[in-house]
Amino acid sequence: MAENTEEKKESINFIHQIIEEDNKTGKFAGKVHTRFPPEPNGYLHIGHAKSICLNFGTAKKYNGLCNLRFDDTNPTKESDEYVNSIMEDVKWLGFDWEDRRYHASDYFDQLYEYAQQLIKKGKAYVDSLSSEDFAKNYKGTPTKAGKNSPFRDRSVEENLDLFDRMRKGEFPDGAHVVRAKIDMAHPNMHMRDPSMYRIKHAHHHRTGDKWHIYPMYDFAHGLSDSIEGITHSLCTLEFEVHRPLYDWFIDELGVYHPQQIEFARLNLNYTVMSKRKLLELVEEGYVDGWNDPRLPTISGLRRRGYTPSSIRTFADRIGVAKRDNIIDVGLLEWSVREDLNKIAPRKMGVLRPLKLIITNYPEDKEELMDATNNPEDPDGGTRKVPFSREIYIEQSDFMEDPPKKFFRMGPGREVRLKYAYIIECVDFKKDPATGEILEVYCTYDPLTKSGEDQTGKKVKSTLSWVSAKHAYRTEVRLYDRLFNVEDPSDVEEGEDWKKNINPGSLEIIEAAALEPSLAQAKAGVGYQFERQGYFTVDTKYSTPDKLVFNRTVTLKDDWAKIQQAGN
RNA sequence: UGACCGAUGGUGUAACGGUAGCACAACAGAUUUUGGUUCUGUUUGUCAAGGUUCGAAUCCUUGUCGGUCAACCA
Repeated sequence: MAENTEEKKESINFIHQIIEEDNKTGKFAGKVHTRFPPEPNGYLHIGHAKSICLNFGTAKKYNGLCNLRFDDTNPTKESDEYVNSIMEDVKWLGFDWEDRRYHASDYFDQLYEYAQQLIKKGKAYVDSLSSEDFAKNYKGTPTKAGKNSPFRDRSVEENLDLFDRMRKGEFPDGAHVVRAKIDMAHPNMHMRDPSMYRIKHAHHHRTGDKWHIYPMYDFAHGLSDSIEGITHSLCTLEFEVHRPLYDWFIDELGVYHPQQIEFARLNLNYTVMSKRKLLELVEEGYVDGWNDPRLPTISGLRRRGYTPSSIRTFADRIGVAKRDNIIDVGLLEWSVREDLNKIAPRKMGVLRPLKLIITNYPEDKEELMDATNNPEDPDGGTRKVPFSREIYIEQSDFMEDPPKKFFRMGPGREVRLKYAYIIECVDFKKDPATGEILEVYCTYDPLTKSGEDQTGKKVKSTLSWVSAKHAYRTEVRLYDRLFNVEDPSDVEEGEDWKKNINPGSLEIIEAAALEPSLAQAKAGVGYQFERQGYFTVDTKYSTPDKLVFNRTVTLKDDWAKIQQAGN
């Protein structure tokens, strides 16, 4: 056998390389078990989608499992609302955690025991310094060593007693904290006696009022991975400096040791991704809720018309590495076009209608034209579209004085109406005051009917159209990027990043003219309005008698590029 | 003046000491009853300086630039 029969070796990311190496050496006995560990304190965004695809995708690729685990260690910020939205989003993206939905709060008893063990070992202590005092006078700075808390050498008995009374709720918030006893001079700030438990008299959305103390993320997270038997804990770069701490807890406790691997988080231009900024946009009303179609949230992308498949493709294309990156939002748009092009039913829709009257077409005549549902799908079939004397075309498809490169309609020009006839422009009506074109008059050539044309006539352009009297007049919403600049957060000291918001990011068209069949459009389906873009039924503002359409993304537009180049 | 991480075309991402490849973008052309799709072609890159080697994007040294870290947040 020739071994070099074009066996293209698949290029794999550095995490999969590590996994394959581990599988070779038997480090985890060939097992791969990952997890997606969100905090239920906000909605998921496209950056989370990268992590979800990585974790679930990796498990699938290596015949392993992936858990969904909520890191719910801060009851004052977390809620079931977020738990539910996160589950909905993960499911919608196409992933399944089966029966492995866990919560860090499931492990609170175990974690409490672990903390007791560390205290008994002399590796943890109860500190009674206030957080401000500790930060200001003991923690030190990255370039300056810290110093020991005066409570650092409390006896094991006293520590255990205090910890127990913390648990029982005997102290007010902030009175004490449990710290790991590591090294106040450590060059890694996270190793300078980090806190493990704090007092919080707060109701937890799952454990109720059972606890008056809650573990810190840094204490809970790595140990939760350990408890779940995670082999490869994939997380973002900023946790790299936390890894020595997670390892310290695990090694001091002598428990199972997962391997943490850090990768660079996703950054997208022309948008913001931080939970804080997203929250600000939502709460201050700059956008229409967490699922505003302009937001990079999963729910926003869903409402906008993005498909799960397109987001998975996107995650695949951007890759996984350790260097900082800013992905061009154009790649996300490419991903959804690529998907929708293959599956979206074609329709005709005129966004900004301009009436066109075919003067030699009988007043009361109507024809049903055969239209292809999807040229990319041989089995897609055809449909009938009504045609009549008065139709709408796109305003931008007519120019009174067209330049040479403009192929569409103009005085004296001939174009084809898709699925119908070749027409010639004989006249037009203009508002003398505004210069606005009001109506266009044409004649048609009956011998050029689509599918029956024997004339051999050639035209440079084909226009989409909608019969005026049959049109489904309804609302269409056009979206543009939410920000005018690539990096909205990059503002001068004291300036508000929200000044970069694009005031034209939402354009509402009250009465577009759509092909009548669109009145029966179904939610969740992406339609292509030919020569315009992909549109989907909005799930928030549509009513049975008035559907509202969202534009997911425009089609690629070479003419727009030519126009721009001309300016 | 601390610790850790990173640096490959415009943007991402491969190449694991042996011809710098792929995707997106851009540009040119072909096809097209969507200025869409598809197809063909083209342009553009190893942060810098030394060193090791027959041979360096890859190994070593130094430098430069960028990121992360000082919550009783995650």
